[in-house]
Amino acid sequence: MDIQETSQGIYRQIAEFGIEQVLSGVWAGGERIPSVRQLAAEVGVNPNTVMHAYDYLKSLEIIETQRGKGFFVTEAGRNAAVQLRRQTFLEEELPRLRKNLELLEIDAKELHELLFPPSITNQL
Amino acid sequence: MDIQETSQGIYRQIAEFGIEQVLSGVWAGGERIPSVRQLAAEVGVNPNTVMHAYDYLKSLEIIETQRGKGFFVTEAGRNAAVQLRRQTFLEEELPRLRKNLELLEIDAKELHELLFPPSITNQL
Amino acid sequence: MDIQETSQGIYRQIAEFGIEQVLSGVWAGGERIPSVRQLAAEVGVNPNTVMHAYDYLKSLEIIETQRGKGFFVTEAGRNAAVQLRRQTFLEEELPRLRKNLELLEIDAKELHELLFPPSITNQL
Amino acid sequence: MDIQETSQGIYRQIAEFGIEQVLSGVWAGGERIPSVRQLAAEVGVNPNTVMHAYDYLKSLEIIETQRGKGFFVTEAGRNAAVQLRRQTFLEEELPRLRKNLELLEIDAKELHELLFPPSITNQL
DNA sequence: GTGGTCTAGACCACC
DNA sequence: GTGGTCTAGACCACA
Repeated sequence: MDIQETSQGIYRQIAEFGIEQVLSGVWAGGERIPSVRQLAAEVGVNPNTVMHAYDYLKSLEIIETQRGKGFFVTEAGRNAAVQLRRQTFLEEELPRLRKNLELLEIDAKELHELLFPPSITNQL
Repeated sequence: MDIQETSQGIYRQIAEFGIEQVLSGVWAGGERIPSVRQLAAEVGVNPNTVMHAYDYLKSLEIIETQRGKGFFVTEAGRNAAVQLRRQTFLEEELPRLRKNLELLEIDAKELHELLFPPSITNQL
Repeated sequence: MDIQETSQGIYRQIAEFGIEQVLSGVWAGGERIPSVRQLAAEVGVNPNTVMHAYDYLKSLEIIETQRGKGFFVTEAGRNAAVQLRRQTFLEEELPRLRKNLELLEIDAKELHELLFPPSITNQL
Repeated sequence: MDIQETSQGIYRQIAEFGIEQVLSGVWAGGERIPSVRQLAAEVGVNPNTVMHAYDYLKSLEIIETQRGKGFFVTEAGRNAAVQLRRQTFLEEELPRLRKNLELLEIDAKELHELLFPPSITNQL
């Protein structure tokens, strides 16, 4: 077995948060996102840390910068975010899911019922 | 957003490993499992850390100790392991999976194809 | 006319230096490059600044990292560096050159002679 | 490697702009050039900065002042500008160009094609 | 020893 | 106000 430090790092968590904001459309293409200082204050971390996260998202071309004005989601930002997230989904989440299904002896049918329960609320 | 320390204590990772050994049947009910020192040597950690993990598994009644003889999987061990893993599966993995499916716009059909690809190997 | 701050930033200068080392083959593919602290001491800047530069080169996939061991030039590093440098050459140096040739009334023949002078040393 | 402050003083950029105006003939010998205040307003800088630039051009004998009338390009102004620009071209641009050609492995023939592309527009 | 992250605080340019 | 860079120093994990 592999023992590894799984700590994610604050700036990485902030970046993931940003990616999800873009994926969910809360931060839409072309729109301005919270300023470095603002988000830093909200989250309670050093502005440099948020800057690191934004820098990372900028290198992924999900956001871009306009000097003196702020950070903005790129037009192709959502697309880039989907590509990125989909890849980690295929490489990490899917194998882990397969393993759990096998260990817990959950088949396709049961998984489907767990994911999309025919709940009472849906019948209203 | 929440910033959280995601570092998984090493002992916890070892415990998860043990649970998976039980689930997969490698460590069967009533059987003796590797000694603390043995597993510590294999994994490359301090014996105290493995002891901590075994303590944890013992508190979950998945393994038990027999003075002077070692640690053994309890008769009801696999059952307990399944309950535990199933719970964390429902509470953690499933919600995360739902969220990703929604964000990545993957529907039930596509998920099924990703999980059970109609590959050549399956046709053997 | 445009007035702009042309200051290049230390980390960017260090990154450019690194790119030239890779282009010239001083830092060859697969080889280890100076450690962050080492280069920082040589250049006389804060290690964080060198880290920033290396981080930038890493995002360009010119170098890669091996935890606890150091930074290494990627196998495709030189190629990536050439692509990058060639682009800025075409977009920045070439237009400036054209402008100067026009203003100074230097034609293709004269430029060729300036670039590749039939010097005495070459005749030895 | 050397770390250097590459920031080009604004007055220097304005002076370069003036030199190019003279070289291109927009500001011809003997003619009056824009007043300090006028150019300052156009460019959006402090009049003192433009004054600094004009002072610099005067010391190069490219322009001269006529009390109460304004600044004028000297008769030998274009010549002086050519000398100056040619010198910096030989001392700065040419070496940098040689270095890039070598690093990017661009030979004389390829450079010629990049500088004078046989485009459709040239055939008109 | 190596990379890597985070904080605190300073200073700059752009708007 | 905004982004952006740099320093100083601390602490961690990996080898």
